[in-house]
Amino acid sequence: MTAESILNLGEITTQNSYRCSKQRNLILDTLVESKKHLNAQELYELVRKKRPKISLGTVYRNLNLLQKLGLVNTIYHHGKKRYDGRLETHYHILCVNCDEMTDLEVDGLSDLGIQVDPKTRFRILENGLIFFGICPTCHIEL
Amino acid sequence: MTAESILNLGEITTQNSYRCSKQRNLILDTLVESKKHLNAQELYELVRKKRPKISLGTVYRNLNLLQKLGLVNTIYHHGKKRYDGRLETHYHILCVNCDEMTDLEVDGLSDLGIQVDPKTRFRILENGLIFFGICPTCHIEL
DNA sequence: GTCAATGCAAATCCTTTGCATTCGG
DNA sequence: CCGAATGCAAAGGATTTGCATTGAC
Repeated sequence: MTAESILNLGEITTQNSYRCSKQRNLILDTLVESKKHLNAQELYELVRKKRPKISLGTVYRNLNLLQKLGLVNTIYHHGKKRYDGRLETHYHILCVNCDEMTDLEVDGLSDLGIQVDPKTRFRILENGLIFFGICPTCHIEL
Repeated sequence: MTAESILNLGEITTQNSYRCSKQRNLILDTLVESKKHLNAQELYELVRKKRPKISLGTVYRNLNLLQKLGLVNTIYHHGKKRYDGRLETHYHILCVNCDEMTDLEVDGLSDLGIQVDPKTRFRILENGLIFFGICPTCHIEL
């Protein structure tokens, strides 16, 4: 998995005349492997364990570039950016109790655009859908 | 409509032992009448036309309170807060060309929670759905 | 060698907050 | 009158940016 993403990043950066720096590589790898929705600060703290001299600015700059290259997705959590290294279409749920954001696997929502399209004169490109609810863990605790 | 919202605000603030100040009133009224999704700065500039001494801090403080009282909704636009004085359930579309956010009237989406619920162990409370597309005006221009 | 990327710190943008004063009920 | 709300300015948090130096190709 690590090797894959390194390969992937190398190709894509070269194609776009960017470079595949150690930092950029590490940032992407760490995000993907975390399987979480980290903000820049959290990712910075993880990455720093392997490369203590890295700066927060570098993390921000790289996340912006990786987003532009389509290698990570940005999601907002209370108006703050978080990053998602998972690229397949999926949705998120925010637990209103513990505030954790989790991936949600749902079929049959990919035609949302189709549902909407005929009713408006908008050309729908994609949708951002976030659910608010109570996660299984908090169910039990409440 | 103005009278309505004043009445409404008066009742609700009293019930919650808040007060119905001239500023609070004006802020709510101006937002509702604009029928737009304004950010605090934009609303501040509108409100200042009628009450030049009002401060931006007051606009922020009141928007937060009005949100808590359920009289306005907060929506995020590129991670920044915008406020919506329309309270009925509706969705928004963000035009990726002109960046305008517009209300979207769609039936048959209110059962989104029901679609999702059986597939997960989450208890869905509500959803935040935003569409990204191209608005009729930009269609023509492109 | 060239130009992109880094580390660092300062700057920016949006939003919140502290405080003395004013106003609503 | 009492406590909530205001205006003002300063502070706060997240993100971006300028610049000299380093590193990738």
